Amino acid sequence: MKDNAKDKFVRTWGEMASCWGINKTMARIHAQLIAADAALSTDELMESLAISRGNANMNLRALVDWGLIRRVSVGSERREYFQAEQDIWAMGCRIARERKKREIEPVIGALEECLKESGDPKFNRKLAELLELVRTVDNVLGRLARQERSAVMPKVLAVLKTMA
Amino acid sequence: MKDNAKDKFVRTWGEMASCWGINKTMARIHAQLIAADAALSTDELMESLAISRGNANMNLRALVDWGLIRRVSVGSERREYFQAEQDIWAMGCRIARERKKREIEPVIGALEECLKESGDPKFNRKLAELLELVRTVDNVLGRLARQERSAVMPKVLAVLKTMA
DNA sequence: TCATACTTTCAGAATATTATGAAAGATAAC
DNA sequence: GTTATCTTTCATAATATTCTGAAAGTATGA
Repeated sequence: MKDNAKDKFVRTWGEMASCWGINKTMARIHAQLIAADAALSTDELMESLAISRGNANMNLRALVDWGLIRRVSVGSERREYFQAEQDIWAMGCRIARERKKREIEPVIGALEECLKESGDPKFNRKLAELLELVRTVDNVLGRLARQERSAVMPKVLAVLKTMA
Repeated sequence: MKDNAKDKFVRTWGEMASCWGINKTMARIHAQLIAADAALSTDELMESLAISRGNANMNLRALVDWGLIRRVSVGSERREYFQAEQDIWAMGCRIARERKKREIEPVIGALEECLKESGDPKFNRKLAELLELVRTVDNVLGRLARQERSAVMPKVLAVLKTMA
């Protein structure tokens, strides 16, 4: 019997990919690496996920870029291996940080420009409210991203209490 | 001079679409309706965004489905008009609620199944941590989605204080 | 009932995204 | 240097997503 639970996990993570803002194969590689006990090589990933070398390379690079996995050397081998960030909360922080940087910050800049250029007071009010909303999200993500590993959970729990 | 600020806003919102989990045209229609003072008809949107009737219809339906806009009648006219939710924070809550329902909840279910089926203790620990993370996000979104309009901001601000 | 005014559908077209794999580029050991 | 091993690139292919527009559907009222 193959390890169905891990396979199902890889599939699930792949389907949830769009939610994290990454593509499906990238998420499947990530999942495979999270589930693995040891670091895996490109060839191992190519085989287990049935993807081409180019595809594997591209997505591994993107994952490294996001800070979700890292390259590791194994012994004296020439080959590169990859390992997922093992601390799940740190992973969450990474995702928060990247999405803030890639998606939220540019929008704030653009909305600020709109606000500067618009002369219509009604529209300005709407823009200002939108900006407030987006800035708040930005702020929350920014603070999350800066947290130390163990500090996150208690704070989030405290927050939840205040929200009945 | 055309209203450049509004046009820029429509473009910006369209580009940020993937971040909200909706498609570009859907976001542009949404932006147009946010920026508009009055409700707009399908034909007005088709013209100003240069899109086909089918496309407009499809995306308007999706926006209604998300609860981001609603159909309104204007006077005794036969034609339907559309209007964006005017309260920006309510809009944010809607988005939170829909994404929770569409994306987070199914993942929680799937991860729970993985956990049930897996016999590997190491993997189980990782799954449990992931579940905790995803459930926390779910929890936060759920509470946000249930808030009354004016109640959201103070609470979020209070939260931010606790996070230094 | 028919004509009118509008909405919805959906097969096919257009576009955008992702994947392939062979070739070129590295790097290390000899 | 040369060979062997591994990585990266990129033109092309495959796939997935989104859009179009004409035809079919629906409601209204004369």
